[in-house]
Amino acid sequence: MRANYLIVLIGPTGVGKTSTSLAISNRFNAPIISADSRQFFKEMKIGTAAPTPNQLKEADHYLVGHKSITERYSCGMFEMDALSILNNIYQTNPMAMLVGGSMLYIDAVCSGIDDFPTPDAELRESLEKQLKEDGIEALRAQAKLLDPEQYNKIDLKNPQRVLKVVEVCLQTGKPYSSFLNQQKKKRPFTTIKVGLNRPREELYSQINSRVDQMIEDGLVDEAKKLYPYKGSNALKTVGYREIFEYFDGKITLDKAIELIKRNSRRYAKRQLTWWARDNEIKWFNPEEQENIMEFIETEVNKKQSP
RNA sequence: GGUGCCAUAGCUCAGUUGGUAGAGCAAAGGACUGAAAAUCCUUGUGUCCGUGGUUCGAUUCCGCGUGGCACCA
Repeated sequence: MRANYLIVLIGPTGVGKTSTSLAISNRFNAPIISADSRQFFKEMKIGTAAPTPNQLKEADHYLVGHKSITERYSCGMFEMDALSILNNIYQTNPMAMLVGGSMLYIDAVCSGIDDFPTPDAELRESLEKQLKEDGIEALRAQAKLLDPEQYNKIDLKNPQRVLKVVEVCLQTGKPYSSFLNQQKKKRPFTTIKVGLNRPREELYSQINSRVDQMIEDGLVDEAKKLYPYKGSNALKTVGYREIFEYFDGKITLDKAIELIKRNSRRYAKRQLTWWARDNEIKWFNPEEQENIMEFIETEVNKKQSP
């Protein structure tokens, strides 16, 4: 049986994944699947630094702008979409690439994620209301009752975590922990993980100037069109939230820009924290393109002839 | 040129009636199973401008120097 490969290209926001991905794609004839939880949405092009039409022409791309912000999308759905696309690609081509910055989504494709029911919108809403009115204490008490095992594991100060446990328990009648299986899923492909990073200072100044570029490219106009949907999950995102605050008169535009920069920097830091524990990743500076190519080639050869 | 004010964390500043110092922001570290560009936790990083003096002891008081700001010429 022929081996299939998935080149996984990751790195913090603004490090330069897109251009590196095009080079790798061309070199190894590997179609690109985006793993960017905000570039999925077709209305959010500028604020997510989505690949331009020209860049999209340079290689085959999947899962970029394939959803609307009015639709609900989750990392479980992404896992299924990505796997089915990969399955198609591997019919004719042993190489594919996963590129993005959404940590959980990438892990879902590489090692799988346990099956949870899709959340019920009404239940979510009522739990959110409860959280707002009665505070996190009330939800905590429910979580403790419904799933004591999970209650002991989660961060009790984090409302999203507590709410999720209660939600799953109420929706299914079974404890949240019963859905956890902790096992890595078997995948019909070998992953080659390439991480991109640069010195922190350099990364930050790149992030800052990319935000300025977004403003120049018309982020404010893009956000204006999306303002009516500002409650949607997709738009709870760096780059849009801050502009919405400006529209609401809460802050000045300059302040909004400053906050977008800061929040992007913090996001980059969170990404790096997540990946720090993944020792399958081989890290490179994006400038060392030839080294990256060599590394991928070696890995392919190594894994082909054990 | 003269007079006055200021000089403390990356930034804006507080403070020590003389016993080597603390806020906000920025930043750093961490967690993470369908909201994940989300959500949450932890942390003060310092030649207190330089130099001489007084003092057991000076970032603090005094002199001088340097830099900045303001006003007067």
